[in-house]
Amino acid sequence: MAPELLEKKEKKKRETGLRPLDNVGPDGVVMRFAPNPSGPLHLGHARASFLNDYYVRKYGGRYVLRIEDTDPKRVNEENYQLLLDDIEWLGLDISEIVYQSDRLDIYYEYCEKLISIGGAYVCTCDAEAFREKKNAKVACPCREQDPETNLRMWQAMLDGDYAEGTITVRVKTDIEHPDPAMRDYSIFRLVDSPPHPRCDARLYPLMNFSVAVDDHLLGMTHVIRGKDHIANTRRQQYIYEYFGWEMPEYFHYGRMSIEGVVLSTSAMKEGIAQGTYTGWDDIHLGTLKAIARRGFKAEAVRNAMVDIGIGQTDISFSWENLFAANKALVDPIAPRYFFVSNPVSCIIEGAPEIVAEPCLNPNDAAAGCRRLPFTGTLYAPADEIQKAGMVRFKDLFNVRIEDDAGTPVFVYAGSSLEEARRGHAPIIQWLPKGETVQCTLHTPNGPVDGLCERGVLNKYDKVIQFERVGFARVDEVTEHHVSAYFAHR
RNA sequence: GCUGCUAUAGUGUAGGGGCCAAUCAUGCCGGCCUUUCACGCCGGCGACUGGGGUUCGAAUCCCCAUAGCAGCACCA
Repeated sequence: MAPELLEKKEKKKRETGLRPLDNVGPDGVVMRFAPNPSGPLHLGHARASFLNDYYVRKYGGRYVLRIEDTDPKRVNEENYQLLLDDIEWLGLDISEIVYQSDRLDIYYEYCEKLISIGGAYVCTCDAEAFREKKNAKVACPCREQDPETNLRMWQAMLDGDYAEGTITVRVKTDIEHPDPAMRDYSIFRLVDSPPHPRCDARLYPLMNFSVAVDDHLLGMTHVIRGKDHIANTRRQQYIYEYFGWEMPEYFHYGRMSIEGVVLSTSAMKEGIAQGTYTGWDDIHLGTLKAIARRGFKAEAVRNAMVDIGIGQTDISFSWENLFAANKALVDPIAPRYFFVSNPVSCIIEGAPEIVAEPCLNPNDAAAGCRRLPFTGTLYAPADEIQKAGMVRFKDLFNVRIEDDAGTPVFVYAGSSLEEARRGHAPIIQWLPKGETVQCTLHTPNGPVDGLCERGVLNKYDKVIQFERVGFARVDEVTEHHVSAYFAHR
C-alpha cells in the first residue's frame, strides 16, 4: 500500500479516550477530587472523580481526595464515612486524603498575608447592604481601611470578638467589574453553631479562598470541575495574582442531568424524609449506593463517564448508555437462571420425566450447567401462556396449549427444537415444581413477585441474569426467599 | 438586570476552513447465529439551531437572532 494511504488510514483511526492534556510535566499531573461531606455521592460526583482519575492514571502523578468540610452547617459525622465508602466503591487511584478542616491554621496564615499586602480587607457591612452597593458598583467604607486596621480587626475575628454574620473578609478585586460576581467577594466568615465535628473553630474560610490556597499548596497542575465553578475560577485568579502564584489549568464540564432522577442532595434528602424514597440506596435514585445495589459495576460507570468526556455542553445522560456499558462487563460473567413471574402451575399431559440441563453461561462452557428435573408439573409465567398455541420450555420440550372451555390444557408436543423454531413457538423460562424458591425482583416500576431457581440461593451479592428478563443483583437471601434488584435487560 | 459558557442523529460523542453527501458508541428496524427477547455477526435508519458575513471553499472563522445552562451567598 502506498505510504500516503497508510497515513490517511492512521489519521482515520480515532484515538480512544479523552483528549490529551497540555502542560504535563515529567512527574505527570496532580489532580484532585474535592467533594463536600453533605451526603452520599451520586452519578454527578462519579463524573468529576472519574475524569480526574482518568488523567492521573494516564500520565501518572498524584490524585488528591480533598474533603471540603469548611461549612459546619453542611457536614455531619456520618457523612464522612458515607463518602469514604463511596470512594472505595468507585475504585479511584487516590494517593492521599486531605481534610480542609485540618488546615484552618494554613488558611488563617495566608489570609493574614493577603490582608497585609492589601489584597483583602475586613468588612463589617451588613450583607444585604453590601450587596446593594456592590450591584451599584459602589465601594463600601471598609474598603478604604489601611492594612494595619484590617489586620487588627482580623486578629479580633480570630480572638472571637465578633458574632456570626457581623463581619467578613473580602478580596479587593474591582468594585466596578462588569461581572457583578467578581466584585469584592467574601473569603472568611464566622459560624457560632453548630460545632464542627472535626475541629474546634468559629472562623472558617469560604471555598474560593481555601480552594485557591490548597490547589496551590498541594501542587495542582490541572483542575477538572463543573461549569458552576467558572466564575469561581475567575475569582480565584485574583488570589493567585496577589500571591504571584501560577494557576493550574482548568476545565469546566457542562451540566449533566439524568433522565428520571434527581441528583440534588437536598431534594433526595427531602424525598427520603417524606417517604418517597426508602433511603439513599433507593432504586429510583442516582446515588452510587443505589446503582451499586442494582449490580452496576463501578467500571461501567467509569466507562460511561469517560465516554461523556469534559465537554462544556449541557447533557442529558441516558440510562441506556450506562446499561450498555454495564452489560459489556456483566454479560460474560453473570450466571443464568430462570425467574418466573406470576407463576402458573401447569400439568403437562403425556410428558416424559426428564432432567433439563441449561448452561449457566452460554459464553462459558466451563461454567457448567444447572439441573432442573421435570416430574410432571412445572411453573410457567402467566403472561407467556395466555393464548393457545405452541410454546417451548427452554431446554426442555414443546407444549401445545389448548383451550378447554376457558381453562388452558397443556399437552406434550415432542422435544424437537427444530419444530419449535419452525412454528415460531416462543422459547420461555419455566421452573420444576418442588425445586423453586420465592423471589421478589425489585424494579423501578415496582416489585415483581415470582419464583426462581434454588441455585440463586447461593448467589448473594452476585450479579446474575434472569433469562429473558434481565440482569439483577441478588440483594438478600433467606432460607425460602430471594430478593433481587433489577438493573437492565 | 448584569456577566459568562454552550449549541452535530432519540441519547452520548468525534471532527477546529477543502480528506465531511460528517466519526464512533448506544438506540431503533431487518437479517444471521443461538435451546434467553442476552452475547456475537451482517445490513439499514438517523444530525451540523436559524439568518447574515468572510472565503475559490464553512459543521469548522466572525456577527446577529434563538434556545439551554451557569454565576452575581458571610454554601460548595
